[in-house]
Amino acid sequence: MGTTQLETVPEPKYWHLKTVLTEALDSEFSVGEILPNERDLAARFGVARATLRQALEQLELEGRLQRRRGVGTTVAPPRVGVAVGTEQHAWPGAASDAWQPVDCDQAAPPTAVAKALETGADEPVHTVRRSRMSHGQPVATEQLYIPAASVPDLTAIDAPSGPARARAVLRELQHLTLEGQDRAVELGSARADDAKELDRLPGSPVLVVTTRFFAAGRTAALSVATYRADTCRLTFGDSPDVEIHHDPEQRAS
Amino acid sequence: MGTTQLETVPEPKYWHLKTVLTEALDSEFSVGEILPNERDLAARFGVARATLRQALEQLELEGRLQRRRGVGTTVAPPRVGVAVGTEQHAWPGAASDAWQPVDCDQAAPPTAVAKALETGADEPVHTVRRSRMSHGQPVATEQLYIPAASVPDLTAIDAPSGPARARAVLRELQHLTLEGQDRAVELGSARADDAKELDRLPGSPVLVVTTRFFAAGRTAALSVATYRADTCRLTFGDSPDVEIHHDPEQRAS
DNA sequence: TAGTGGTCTAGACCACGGG
DNA sequence: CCGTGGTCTAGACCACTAT
Repeated sequence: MGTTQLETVPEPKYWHLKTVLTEALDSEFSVGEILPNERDLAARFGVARATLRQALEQLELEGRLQRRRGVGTTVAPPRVGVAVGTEQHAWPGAASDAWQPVDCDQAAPPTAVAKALETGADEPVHTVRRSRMSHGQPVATEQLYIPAASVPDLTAIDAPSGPARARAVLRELQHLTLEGQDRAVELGSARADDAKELDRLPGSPVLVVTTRFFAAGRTAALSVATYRADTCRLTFGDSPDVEIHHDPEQRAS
Repeated sequence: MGTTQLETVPEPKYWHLKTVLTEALDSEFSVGEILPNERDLAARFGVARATLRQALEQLELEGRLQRRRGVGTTVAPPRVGVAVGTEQHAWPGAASDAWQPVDCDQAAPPTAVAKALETGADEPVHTVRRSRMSHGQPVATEQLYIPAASVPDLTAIDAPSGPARARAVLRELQHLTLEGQDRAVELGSARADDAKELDRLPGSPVLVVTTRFFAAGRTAALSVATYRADTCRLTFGDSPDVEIHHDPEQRAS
């Protein structure tokens, strides 16, 4: 009764491979250890390299492996918890919010961003780029869109672009009263520039966190942050130290 | 200067294909429309089917396409915003929290769950399975782990399993005073059972939301929710109606 | 039964990283 | 330079869905 599925269906090879490899990773390998190369592994399991790669891709997606061209495949450490929701109700750039200003310029935003900011499609906004590190590794990049109206007192005290400019814009932002904020998380694939900064290939899976900041009845700033999906676990509470998950098919009945 | 990259690197075919297809989707197709089959598309673009598939996979990951075996590839509607963080500080099962109880039994949880609940590894806990719908489609499944200590007054009023039992357990939970909660989001791949319920293939990318509920100084319940990554955008604020994102490489400089 | 996407193979060549 | 993972090909067969 219930879901008594005898599964006459033959399990795909890559799926079974993934299970086997997962168990091997749990028992016979330690973090940082490098695996045999793909050609050897494929031969050892008696499958084509493409099939072996399908299994490795999934394991990398799940954060169990790390593959680097020209180097090899290594066992990844557990995902690092990255706090996203702690500094509730604080402007980006407040105190030290784990982000590091990288650059800033003034340009017309993508149409979707312009819509969210309720600015004209061609009206230039301040675009701050920031990056976030964890354990010495880059884990996220961010584009912060700030309409000129949100930083009215910004003067030409600094260069029109560069990190100094970024800091100046963020400093001005603090003068506004933050009335609320709004977050969304979705899966995306890394653009070429983000990928380069995250030390990944273009198209790598990323978690995209979109945050809207409200002030004076408007959307005063919009942040689009791109986190490496393979290495990050986004935490929204107070304790970024949990580690649930990672159990292959642990459910029978 | 800065990042003046002339890119002597030849762009991978599948990446270029993805760009072309994205533009085609934006301009020439409407939601729900079915694309030519993979063999025809591959021929039309002069690439092998495997290469074409690599592009389609990415587009599906980004929620632009929906592929179904035996049917075809269709243009997906924009991702649906799914509220995850609104009902702050409420027990699962309170009022109507968008989740529908499916089943419940009492079994020893996976070790990682047992650790988070601070129960013995072999101590059975109530395991409630719930599912969540949106626009008539299943978007998430959940496993709720509730230690027996959290529902001390639970009697044998109902069957030891089944939806009725699930509701009884959730009802008992409300009697506790919720002291706080804790959330994390990470990328995962669908287990076979979850995949079946979400109408996806095993291994499909999913967003795993882990929530800990605190009461009486302990972790009184633990929820592991699995959302379809292709169709869902998880929202944590009050307005699930934003739509940022979706712009191919809209950054030159 | 016909047509779709999903899996798999056995090759080939390329881009990158490190000696 | 060599060895690694990344890309690509041209096939084959299978599982599923609709008719």
